[in-house]
Amino acid sequence: MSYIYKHPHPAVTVDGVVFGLDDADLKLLLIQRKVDPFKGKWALPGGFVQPDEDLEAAVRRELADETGITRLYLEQLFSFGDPKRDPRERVISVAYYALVKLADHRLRAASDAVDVAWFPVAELPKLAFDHEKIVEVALRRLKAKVRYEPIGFELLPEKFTLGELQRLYEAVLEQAVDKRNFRKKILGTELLDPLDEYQQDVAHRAAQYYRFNRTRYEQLKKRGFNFEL
Amino acid sequence: MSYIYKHPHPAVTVDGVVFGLDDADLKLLLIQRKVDPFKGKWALPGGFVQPDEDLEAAVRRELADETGITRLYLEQLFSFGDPKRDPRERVISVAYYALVKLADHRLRAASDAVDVAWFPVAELPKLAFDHEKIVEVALRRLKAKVRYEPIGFELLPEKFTLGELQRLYEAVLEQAVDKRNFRKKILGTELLDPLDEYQQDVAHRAAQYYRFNRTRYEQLKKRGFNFEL
DNA sequence: CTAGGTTAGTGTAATAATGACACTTTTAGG
DNA sequence: CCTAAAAGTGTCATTATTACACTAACCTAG
Repeated sequence: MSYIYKHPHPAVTVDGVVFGLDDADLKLLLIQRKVDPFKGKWALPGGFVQPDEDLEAAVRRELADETGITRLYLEQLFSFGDPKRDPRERVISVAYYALVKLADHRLRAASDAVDVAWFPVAELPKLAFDHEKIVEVALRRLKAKVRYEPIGFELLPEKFTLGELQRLYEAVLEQAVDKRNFRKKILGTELLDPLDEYQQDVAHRAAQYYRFNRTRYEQLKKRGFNFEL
Repeated sequence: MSYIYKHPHPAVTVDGVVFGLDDADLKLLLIQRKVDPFKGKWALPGGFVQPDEDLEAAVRRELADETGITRLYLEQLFSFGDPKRDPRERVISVAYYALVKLADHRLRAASDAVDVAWFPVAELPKLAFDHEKIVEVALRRLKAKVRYEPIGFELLPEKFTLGELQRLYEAVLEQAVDKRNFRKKILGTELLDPLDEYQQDVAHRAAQYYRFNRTRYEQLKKRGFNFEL
């Protein structure tokens, strides 16, 4: 079976830059290619867009197939169209970035003989295609976005301590944050509900757990409120 | 001549959302379609990406061909991939938005029998395809961006008065701005060089002209300076 | 030639946001 | 019971933001 067009059509793929937070380490999900080109190299999960499939649906399908990850925050990043970015044929890739609660997906075994692994973003291997560039753009976007939208919570479990939240911001922004000022500000937004729950069996004072109140955020946003950190 | 692929390939187009500033009116450049589908309807300038053409090059070519506009600030906006967005076949469009100095392109005649016109963004006609959605996304992006990057200057001529600059911000943001606070802030950035030139033949006190110092902006940005308005 | 219309240009004071900074509390483990 | 490790907490100085009203300059119309 083949497909015939009057004009040349590029192939279109989607690629996913999936971030997860492992304690104080920001990690990136990669797969190891088992076919040429770039056989054996690490790459972003992704693949061809199907004829009647929305772009976002395509990323979700590819991520589920290749990595088993299903519940995630997803946002379109950028489209990469350098005519030479794929050695086979003209391929335009629409890249998405995603945030997942890594705890939910920890040690998820690779689906079908494809190697999947989390890498700390500071220690990435060489990547296939122009995927290093894509990751760079994604990191820049994440750093910017995390400051004016409360998307960081997508990386944390439902319940988290303020310390965990602070370490998240420090990991993403790659800079230390003053503890008192951080707490003052984040609690000042009124977006965090304190729970009647505390850490257990920790070798130091037990921290209180909090939960992000998404409903309240949507309400406040409608009234012109602006998250900023 | 025809093109044959083993797998189905969508068509890929680029579309340009071109903004210009006409006194205190933000305007959008549209073309009138002369073929089906949507024959006679107004639409964004754009067209198919050529096999060996970079995405940005494709928008520049289409804009030059269809509207005669050549010098502009261009930035990728978003890729639209709804499988049903084009009634003919699957078409994925990579949209860009652009800012032009409208004074340089005023009354530019349509190139080859295609009708081209500037519309105030508040009074747009019905548009072809999903172009209304694309415009909406572009407007949102422009509003956001103009506050943290000095891109507004791309809409003004080289020399401008502070009044013109303020009206630009008021037009884009759709809200009034306090004159004294605006001046304090914009002059405080040190990004504007005052010229020894004043308006002529105006029926009121003549305003001083200023120029945006792009070089200084690049320098300051390297040192971590953040434009914000 | 003057009165009216129109935009340019200017400063201050009250309020809010930011950033720097250090000690006590709690818990587990040795 | 001592130590290590992270949690939790407040103040003050500095800086940024907002609100606000008059005079200056120039053209036009009468």
